[in-house]
Amino acid sequence: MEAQSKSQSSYGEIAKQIWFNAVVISKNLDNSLGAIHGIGLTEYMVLLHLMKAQNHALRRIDIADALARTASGVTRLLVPMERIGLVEKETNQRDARVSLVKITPAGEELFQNATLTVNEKSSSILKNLAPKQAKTLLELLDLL
Amino acid sequence: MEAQSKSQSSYGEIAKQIWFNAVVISKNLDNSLGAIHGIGLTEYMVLLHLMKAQNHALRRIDIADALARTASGVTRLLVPMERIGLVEKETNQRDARVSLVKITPAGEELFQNATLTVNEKSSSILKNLAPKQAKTLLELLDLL
DNA sequence: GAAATATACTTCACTACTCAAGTATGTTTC
DNA sequence: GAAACATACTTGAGTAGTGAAGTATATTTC
Repeated sequence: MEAQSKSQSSYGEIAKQIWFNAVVISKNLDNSLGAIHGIGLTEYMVLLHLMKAQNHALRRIDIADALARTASGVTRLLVPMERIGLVEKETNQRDARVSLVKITPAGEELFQNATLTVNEKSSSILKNLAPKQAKTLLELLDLL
Repeated sequence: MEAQSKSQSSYGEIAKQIWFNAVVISKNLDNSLGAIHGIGLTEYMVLLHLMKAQNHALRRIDIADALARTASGVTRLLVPMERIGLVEKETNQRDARVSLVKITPAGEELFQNATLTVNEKSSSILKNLAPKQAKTLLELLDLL
């Protein structure tokens, strides 16, 4: 790849870099979470968003949005999470179409432990960044 | 999520941000590439690495490394690419285990067109970044 | 208030991977 | 140069997701 019209191709490079780094970081986190806590990164993100939510409950479609997944993907994802007792169903009186997802105490506990693993693993992946650089990176990612 | 011990949790936040941005960016690029050129982002990355390679050919295992995929994933990935004539097999005289993958002229042409789409889409995704910020982001991602 | 439309969710058939095991070579060691 | 090990790849069985179609409920429109 020779140098091209700068602005255009450098944006392409960033997209590729984000994509590749994300694949590596995701796999790394996913493996650690799986080995230590028995959940994947996607499941962790579900728990994270449930913890952030009011009443620790969300509609399935909100989870889909939060994770950039489809509704059907969320349906499938939640089946095993419910089976092992990390989340439970709650009905919404006002709207019978909605099937709320609520985190259980067991889910909360697992989330707290898993967060330690995520933070540890993350800092080991990002160890080449000085704190100030890390802050800059986060700010730039937020702009996207 | 309340504020926690800063350094640790901010690294965790970065990992989550990279993960989420990557999901969104990947899907965006993947959809555009699929709609316009009939290939996915993973296939595009294969072509990109083949173009970068000497002689425009690579071993399957090198492709796996370059994309953070497994050898078996690459085997399956290349079947349709070969079928539609983007790449072709080449044997290695010195080592009969190796099945080299070489990009075809049709593959090169598709790659050139697809690169325009990738760059366009990328800059629309990254339009909130000033060129200087984009450069900084790329440098920081390279550090990972 | 019936008909048309929209929303929340699930199910089905498919794609894109993964890991574990197998095959075929190649390299090392004695 | 045979035995033990390593490497490049493929295959089979399974997981995680997708889009399209279907079901049930809500909302709008007339």
